[in-house]
Amino acid sequence: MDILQVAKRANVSTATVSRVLNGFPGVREKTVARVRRAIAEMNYVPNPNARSLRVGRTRMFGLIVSDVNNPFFPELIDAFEALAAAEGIEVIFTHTNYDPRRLHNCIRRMIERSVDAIAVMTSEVEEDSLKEAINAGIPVVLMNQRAMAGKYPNVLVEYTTGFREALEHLLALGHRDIGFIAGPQSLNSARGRKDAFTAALRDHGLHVRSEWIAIGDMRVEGGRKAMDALLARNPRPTAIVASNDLMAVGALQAAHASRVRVPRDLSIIGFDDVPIASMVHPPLSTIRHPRREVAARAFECLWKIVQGREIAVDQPLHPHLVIRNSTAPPAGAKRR
Amino acid sequence: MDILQVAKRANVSTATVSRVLNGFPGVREKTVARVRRAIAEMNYVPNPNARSLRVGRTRMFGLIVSDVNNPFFPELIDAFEALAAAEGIEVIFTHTNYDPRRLHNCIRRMIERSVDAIAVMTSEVEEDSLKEAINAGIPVVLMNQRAMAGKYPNVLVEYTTGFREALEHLLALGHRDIGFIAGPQSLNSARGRKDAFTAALRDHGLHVRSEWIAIGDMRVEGGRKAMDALLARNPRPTAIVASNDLMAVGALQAAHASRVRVPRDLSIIGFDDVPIASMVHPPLSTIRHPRREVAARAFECLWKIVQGREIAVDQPLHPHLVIRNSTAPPAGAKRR
DNA sequence: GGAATTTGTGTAATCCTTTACAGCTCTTCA
DNA sequence: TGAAGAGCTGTAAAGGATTACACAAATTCC
Repeated sequence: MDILQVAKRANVSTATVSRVLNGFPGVREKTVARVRRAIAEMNYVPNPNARSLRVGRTRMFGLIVSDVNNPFFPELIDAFEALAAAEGIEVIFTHTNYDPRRLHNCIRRMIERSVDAIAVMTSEVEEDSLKEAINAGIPVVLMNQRAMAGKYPNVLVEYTTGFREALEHLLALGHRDIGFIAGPQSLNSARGRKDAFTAALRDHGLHVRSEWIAIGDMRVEGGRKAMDALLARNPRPTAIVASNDLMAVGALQAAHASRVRVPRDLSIIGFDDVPIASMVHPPLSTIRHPRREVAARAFECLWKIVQGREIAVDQPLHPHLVIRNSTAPPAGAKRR
Repeated sequence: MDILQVAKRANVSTATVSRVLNGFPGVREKTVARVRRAIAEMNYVPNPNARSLRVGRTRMFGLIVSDVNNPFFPELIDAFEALAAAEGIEVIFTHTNYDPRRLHNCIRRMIERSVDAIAVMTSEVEEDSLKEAINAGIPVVLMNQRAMAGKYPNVLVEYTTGFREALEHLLALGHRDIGFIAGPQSLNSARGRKDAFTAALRDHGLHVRSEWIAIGDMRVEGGRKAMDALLARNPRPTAIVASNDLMAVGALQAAHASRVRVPRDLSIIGFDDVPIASMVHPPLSTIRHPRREVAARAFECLWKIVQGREIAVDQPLHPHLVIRNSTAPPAGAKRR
C-alpha cells in the first residue's frame, strides 16, 4: 500500500503523488483528480514514519504534567489536545507524579520519540532536564516558572489578581480577619501562591497574622488538618482562603466535623475552580485558574516556534473570582 | 548524529552498532563495550522513524476514552500508561466526547499514526469504526461491550456483583424500599447498569417498583433532578442506589436542599468510586469500578496480540462495595 | 521563427535503521 | 591435516516518503 502503487494506478510518478498529497501547486487539475481517485480507491494512507524520516519532523508534541489524577489537569490537557488536533499535531503526554527528577525521564522519552516540541506544565522544574531537550533542538515552553522567566518561553499566571478579587469580596462582606491555608513552601507553585496572597493582603493595608496561616499538602487530607489547626486559634479568622480547591474541600469537611457552619460561621474561598468545587456542599466560591487559556498560549507559542515565526513577549494571564455559596458576611455583621 | 557516526567512532559497522543497540547476542564482549562507549560519548539516540519504517512497528498504542474531564478516566489512563511505559510503549490518546461518530475520526488518526494497537474505552462503540482498524491490521480491545462479545477481545466487568453487594449491605441494615437512579437508556453502559441492578434486586426476591426508578444524565445535575423526582414519591424509598457517583453526588445535594439528612433519613450508594466520592459530605458509600484492572487487562491483551502470543478467554472483573458514611439503617429500624 | 519563459512531470538521491546473507578466523574433531 | 562448525563482523538491500534537479512541451515575446 505504498505511494508507488498509487503512482502506478494513477499513471504518474511518486513525486507527483507526493505533490498532490501535500497540496503543492503546479500540478495539472486533471492529474490531481486522477491521483485523488487512485488514493481513494486504494484507501491509501501515507506512512508517517517514512515521511518523518525524510522531513525531520514528526508532527507530535509532548505534554508533561505533574499528575493526571489531579483534577486540575484534565481541562488543561483537553484544551491543549484540541488545539493540537486542529493543526494535525498528535500529543503524547506523560506525568512526573510531582517528582522533578522524573521530569528527566519524561523528557528523555520525548526526545527518543523525537517530538517537535514540548510543553512542561508541572509545578516544579529542574533546569538541567530542560537543557537536554534544548540540546536536542526541541523547543520547550513552561508554565508559570518565574524562576526561569526570560530563559525559556513561559506562560505566566498573575496569582495576585485572583487573590485581590477574593480579598475585595471578603472585605465587602465585612470580613477583616482572614486566614490562609498554604501549600508546602518547598514547592515553587505553593510558594508563589502564598507570596501572592500576602502581597494582596498588604495592598489592602492588612497585615499577615502568622498564626492564621496553616500549611497543608495541597490535598484534601492536608486541608482538613490545616483547618483543624486554624479552628483551634483564638481569636479565630472569620474567613479562610485556601491555596487550592482540594484543600478548601478538606477545610470544608473539617469545619463540618467541628460543627462550624459554612458560610454562616465561616467563609471559605478556594483556588483553581476544579470540577469538585461546584459539587461539594456548599458549592465553593473559588478563584478560577485560567488553565484552558494557559494551554492555548502554550500551544500557540510552540506552534509559532516550530513554524519559525516570532513569539510575542509574555503577558501574564489573570485568574478571577467565581462566587458561589461558601462566602457570606461574618456572624453578626452587616454589609457595608 | 546517526548510527554511521557511532560506527566510525567505535570502528565497527552500522550492523554491529545496531546489534548492540538491540541487545542481540553474538557480539564480542569487547566490541559491545567499545560501541557502548561511542554511543555514550556521542549522546546518540536512535531515530525512531527510521527504525519504525524498517521494522514496521512503532511501539505506540492508542487509547480512546469517552471524556478526559470525567473523573472516571484519569485512573484508567494512568494505569494503562504506566504499564505501557514499562514495556517501552508510548501511548497516544484521544477522546470521543461521548459521540460514537467521533470514534471514527479517532481511529483514523491512530491509523494514520500507525499505532501498533488500540484500546477503546468508551461507553458507546459503533462497529463500523472498528472495522477500519482491523482492516489496517491493527488489533483492538474493547471495554465492556457486551454487544460485541466474541467478535473482539473485550474486558468485561460484571456489574451485577457490585449491585448485589450493595443490596446485601442495604438489606442487612434493614432497608426494603430501595430506589435507583439510572442513566439514559440509549447508552449501552447505562442500560447495562440498570439491567444489572434489577437482576440483583430480583435475585433477592425484591420486585422493581418503576416509580422508584428515575433517570438522570450521568452527571451531577441529572442526579439532582432525579433525586428531586424520587423525593416527591409517596411512599418514598429509604435507600437510593445511583448508577454512577456523579449522580449520587447530585442526589446528595438534592437531599440536602430538601433537608433530608443522609444517611439518617436516607441512604445513598454510588457507583465507580471516583475521587469526589470520598470528598463530599458525607463521604459516599460506593461500588468501586475496577478500572485499574480493566486498563491492565486491556493492555496485557494488546501486548500479547502484538507479540503473537495466545490471549486468554475473558473472565469478567468484579466491582466491590466500599462502605463509607452515606449508608445507615432506615429511620426507626434496628439491624437484623 | 527562434529564444526565453513557464508549466508540468519524471529521475534518482536521500533520510536512518535493520537484517539477510556472505565471509572471515578460529576451534574442534575424525 | 582437512573438513566442519562456531563465533564475529561486514556488505548491501530494503523500507516509503520527499525533493533537488533535469527535462520536455507549451506558451510568450521580440
